[in-house]
Amino acid sequence: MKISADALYAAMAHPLRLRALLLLQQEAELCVCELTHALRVSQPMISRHLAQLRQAGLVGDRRQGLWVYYRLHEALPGWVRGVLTATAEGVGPGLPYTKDRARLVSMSERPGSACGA
Amino acid sequence: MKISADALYAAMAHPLRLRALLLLQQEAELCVCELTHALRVSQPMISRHLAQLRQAGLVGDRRQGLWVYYRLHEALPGWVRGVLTATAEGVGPGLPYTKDRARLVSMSERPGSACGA
DNA sequence: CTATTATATATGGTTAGTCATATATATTGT
DNA sequence: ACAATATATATGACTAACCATATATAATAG
Repeated sequence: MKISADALYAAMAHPLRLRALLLLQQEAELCVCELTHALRVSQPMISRHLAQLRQAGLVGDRRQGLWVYYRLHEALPGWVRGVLTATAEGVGPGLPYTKDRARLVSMSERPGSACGA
Repeated sequence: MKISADALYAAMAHPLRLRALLLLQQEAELCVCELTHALRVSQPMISRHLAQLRQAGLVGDRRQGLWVYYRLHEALPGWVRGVLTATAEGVGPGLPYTKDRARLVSMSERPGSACGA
C-alpha cells in the first residue's frame, strides 16, 4: 500500500479521524458501532470519515454478519506506523483520547470481543 | 512550546506547508526569499503559510536586516520532531521534495550563507 | 421486517489564492 | 545628517474552492 505524505496528513487533519486512528492503533479491530460509542458521534458521520480513511488506504475493513470491522491497513508503511506511535506518545494522557478509550472499554454489548467471535 | 496533535496535523495538512517544513528540517534556517525560490510560489503565499506555521508554534523567525529567517521552533517537542523525521524518511527521494531541495541548493545570491553574514 | 452500515444531497463555514498596499530596513545622493 | 528610493516581508480585502455536518435514503445481512 503506497501512501503519500499529502494523503496521510489530509486524513489526519480532522480531529475525529485522528481520534479514530489512535483508537484503531491500540485496539487492532473495531466495528462501526464501537466507534460511534467511543467517539460519541452519529453513525453516518463516523461512516463517512471511515470511508475517507479507507480511500486513503489507511484502514481496511472486514464484514462479519451485520457488523463491519475496521483496522489499520495491514500493509501500512513503517514510517506511517512510526508517525502514529509518535503521536500516541505525544498526546499521552491528554483529552479527548483517554476518554475515547474509557468509553470503549466500558461499552457493554460489544460484538465480537465479548462473545469471542 | 506545547503543541496539540490537532494543531500539528492541521498545519501539516497543506502540501505547501509540508514541503516548507521538510525543507526547514534539513536546512536549519531559511529566509522567505529562499523559500519562495525553492517552492516556486509567490511571496504573499509563502508568507501566509509561514504565518500559520508560526502561529501553530512549529517555526520561529528571526529578522536580520531585510531578511526574515525561519527555522523549526527550538522548543519543538520530541514527538513532533519524530513525526517530521519519519515523514522525511517516508517520502524518501520522491517528488516534489527532492526538486525543492535541488532548487534551493542551486539558488544563486542566497543571503547569509553566501557571504557569511 | 429489523438492525447495521453506506451514501447522496443540500447547506454553512472555513480556507486558499490573488491583488494591492503597508511596514521595515537598507542604500544612494546631496 | 536628511531625503528619496529600492528591496524584503507582512497583511487586509475579495473571490472561489473546498470541507464538514445534517438529513434523508439506500443497501446488506439475518
